[in-house]
Amino acid sequence: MELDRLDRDIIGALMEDARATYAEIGQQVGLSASAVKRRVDRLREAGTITGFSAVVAPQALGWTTEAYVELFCQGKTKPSDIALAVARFPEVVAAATITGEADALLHIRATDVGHVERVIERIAAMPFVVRTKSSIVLSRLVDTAVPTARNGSPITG
Amino acid sequence: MELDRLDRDIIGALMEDARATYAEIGQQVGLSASAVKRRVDRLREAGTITGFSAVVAPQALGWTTEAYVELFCQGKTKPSDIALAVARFPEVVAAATITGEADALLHIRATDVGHVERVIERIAAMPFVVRTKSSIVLSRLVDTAVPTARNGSPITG
DNA sequence: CTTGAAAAACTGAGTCT
DNA sequence: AGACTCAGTTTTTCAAG
Repeated sequence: MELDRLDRDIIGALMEDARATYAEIGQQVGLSASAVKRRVDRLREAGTITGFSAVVAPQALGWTTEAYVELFCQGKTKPSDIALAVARFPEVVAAATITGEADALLHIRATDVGHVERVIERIAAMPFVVRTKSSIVLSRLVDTAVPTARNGSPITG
Repeated sequence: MELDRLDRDIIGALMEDARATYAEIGQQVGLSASAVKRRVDRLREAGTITGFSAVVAPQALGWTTEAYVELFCQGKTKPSDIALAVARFPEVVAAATITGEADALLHIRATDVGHVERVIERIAAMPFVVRTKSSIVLSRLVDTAVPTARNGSPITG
């Protein structure tokens, strides 16, 4: 899908405040409320905008501890096997297969270090997992979803 | 801040659709629109809800490549030094100090592998960085912000 | 893309439990 | 204290230009 400057500005505005009115967004980008709504509808339809979400402080909900866990798997383990297995843990908030020694990297949120430990134990017990290597997060330095919010477009036309 | 079941339900509803009307949320949780608004205002005031954001597909904006980079720093490097340094790169979407061999872990989003490489080069060139260890993401398996959306409360009262 | 009007939603004040 | 009702105002959401 093609995005022009207006689309990018609208997306930027909605990333900063997803509950802004169409009129407000229109003022920021120089469009009428109706025109903004039509573009937002189109962006949602096209899948560029997946949805709108409240941004909550995980600590406020009790998720005070984070960890990253490298997963070393048996030779013929498929990414889809890993995906299915780790998706069952609500504590696994992100997972990806990666290059390098490890096969996958998991991002875990838990209530405390003991909780992290129990989750890792259960993950390590899965049949295709050979071993794990965990790092507990000491302090979070940066946390954004997508660069756009700060930087505009990656393709600096 | 104390959160009761109603607050948690409202947060859940807003995480699923941050543009839902107060009346809609009220129907889901069994409250009037006004009562919902008052609680949402309170949750925002308390900092439990930080804001509302559009969820965009990074690929649609051109950020098609991800990498994780472990940072090994000089002995007396402070977390705040790392934070300041990496915050200048829009490509660094997450960063944390961690336990283990590495001092910090960065999550990078870029337009392509070449872009990742250039960013890592610039990060590696920073004075306090001794060496880096990068993993390119092959495929993303799981990606959520906070467990709550799927699991309810971490403290199963 | 804009305008304009009808329908829906927001939001504050007052009232009740 | 917290939730409900009600009414004025704003916003959304169409159609037509």
